[in-house]
Amino acid sequence: MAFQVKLPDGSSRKYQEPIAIMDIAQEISRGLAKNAIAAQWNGKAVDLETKIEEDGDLKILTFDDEKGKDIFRHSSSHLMAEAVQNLYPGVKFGIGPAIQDGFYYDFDSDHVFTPEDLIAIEKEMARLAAEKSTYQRSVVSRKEALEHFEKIGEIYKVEIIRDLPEDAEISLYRQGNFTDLCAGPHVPSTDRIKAFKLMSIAGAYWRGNEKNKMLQRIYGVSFPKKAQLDEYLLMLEEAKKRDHRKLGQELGLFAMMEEGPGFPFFLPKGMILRNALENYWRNLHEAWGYQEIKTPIILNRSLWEQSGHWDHYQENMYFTKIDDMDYAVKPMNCPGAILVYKHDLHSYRDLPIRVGELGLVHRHEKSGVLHGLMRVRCFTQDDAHIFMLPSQIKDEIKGVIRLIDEVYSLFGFSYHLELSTRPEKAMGSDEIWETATSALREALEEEGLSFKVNEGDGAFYGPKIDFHLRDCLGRTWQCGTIQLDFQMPEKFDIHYIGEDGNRHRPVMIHRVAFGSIERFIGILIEHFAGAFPTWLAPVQVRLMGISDKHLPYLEGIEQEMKLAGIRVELDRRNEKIGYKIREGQTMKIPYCLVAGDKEMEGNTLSLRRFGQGDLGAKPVEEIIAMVLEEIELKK
RNA sequence: GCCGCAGUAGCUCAGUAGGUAGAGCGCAUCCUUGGUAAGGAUGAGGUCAGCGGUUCAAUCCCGCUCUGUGGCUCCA
Repeated sequence: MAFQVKLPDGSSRKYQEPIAIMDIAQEISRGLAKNAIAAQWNGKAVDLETKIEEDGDLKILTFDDEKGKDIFRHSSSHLMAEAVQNLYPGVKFGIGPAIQDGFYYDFDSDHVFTPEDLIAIEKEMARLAAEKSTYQRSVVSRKEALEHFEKIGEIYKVEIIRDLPEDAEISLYRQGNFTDLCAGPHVPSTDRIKAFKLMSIAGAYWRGNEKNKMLQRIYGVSFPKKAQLDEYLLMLEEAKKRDHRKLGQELGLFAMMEEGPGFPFFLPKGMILRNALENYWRNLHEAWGYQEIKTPIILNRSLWEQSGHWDHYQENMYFTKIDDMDYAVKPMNCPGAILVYKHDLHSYRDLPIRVGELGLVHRHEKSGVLHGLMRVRCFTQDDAHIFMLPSQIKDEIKGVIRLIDEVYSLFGFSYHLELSTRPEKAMGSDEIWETATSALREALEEEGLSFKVNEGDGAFYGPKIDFHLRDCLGRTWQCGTIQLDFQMPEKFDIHYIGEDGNRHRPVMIHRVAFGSIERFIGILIEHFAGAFPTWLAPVQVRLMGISDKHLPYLEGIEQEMKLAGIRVELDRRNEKIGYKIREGQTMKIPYCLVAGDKEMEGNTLSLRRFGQGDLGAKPVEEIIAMVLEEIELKK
């Protein structure tokens, strides 16, 4: 009967009688028992009240563990559901999982929830938490479960049960008067959930399908301690200050106008930033063996029919007529690039051919998805198409992965990778897909990169690797992408002359590094919170005098800096130095340089570097050299 | 596209139990020439998103449209 429980620290405990996990936690330390949320028993998440009666590995989960956080949040969603059930009888329940940072629950209710309701629900949650109800698990048969939920009209739960696999164990969890279909586990009792806040209400389709009914989703966050909630809310507030839409307005970078929803306007300062990025892009791609082209925005119908876009992408395209003929505004650059390839005859000796284009594309995105610069209806892809021999695939993919990594590393971005495989509706044979997918997979593995696989999420013409970056609120946006394409070369019947003198089909890669200049700028703004590195800063240096009499001195320096290629502004306003400094700081200008009598005398400038404060007087030439060094870095 | 919320001066926002509006910043003019995050005075600025309806009267109430916003779905 004796059995042994191994703990993560390598120690183990021996027991003669079955024992509840909670009691083991209690034995280890009272603190641990107090913080325990649930446990992992032989790798499986279980409740603390689970009794152990055989050898195995045990880990007590707390809020410090990712899994522990999930369980805590999931229990919170049950608590919220109970509160909603009490306050709004007749509400039907969808699902209520834990998510990144919090939880939600979907409700089907005739009552439309308002922000005031959220406060009432929070109050009810607090009351229920104080009741210290335990979360009790029970295992029932499929029949019992169906009968129970059918009886109380929980149609969504019934649907879920019907879709569970035949052999699935069906468990219910009950706390207070609320019983939910749930695999668990949960925290031991409701009073564990000490701090929570309901954040927002949103519509969400049942089971994520837009053909289904839209339910009302309430989002919340929860923590074991009030201080953690406060810290989270503060962090959120800070994050919102980095929002690129807010900073874009404050720093005068770009604007959205009612006259063109989803079509961003770049203001002079934003254009400087954009051009700096594009210059960097051009130099980088030249170094990596790319040639640059520019193809038209409007091309005729037959091209789009040939590419398949006319049939497969029409709802996202804009159209126009010229001389009574149909034309489309390009949603992608590839057909243009292929026409460029076809324009000349190519030898196998010329491959790979890498053709880049900063291509402006227009796509009709649904109105509800537009989001600042992150999701727009016209954007510039830093596109490139690589035409190559089948034998060059893996090396080319590796090259692109390295190039994109070089770009993201320059800005200090961390990213995650996703490999998307064959979708249901795909063109081409399974064999081609297999070859293409494994080429991508092997390239990733040989580069030593970890990635997530998205089964069935590839483009209709080929599998892809996506690079995802985070915004200030942790939402991820796809930026870079590498897509293999065996279809377009077929459709456009492109070829190269092989060693044997015959025509052969090249393989094609579509790839972007920034993704879109617009989205990338959005990410950049949030990443740097508007305080760009000097080489990107719209204004690199602002000169300011203590009084008007120092203006002539500064004009000379302004001229000198301009000639040196520095983006410099002279603040000529009749204001005190504190006022000018303040504005220089709020505009996050890297170098604010002040001149007064002292500086004029010594041919110096007093330097204030953004983020470092007043650094004192330095010779003008020294400062110019400093600035130039930062600029040259990426020119 | 769908569900919720919002739209007042260039910007950030207040406001009216329905009687055509106010602050701060910014801008202009004047005073001030001041050493590192806001010196002072005066002034200009609004079809209260648009269109309809109710009303003696609508920025306010109702409807529709547009735009933004948080999500869902969809995608760089």
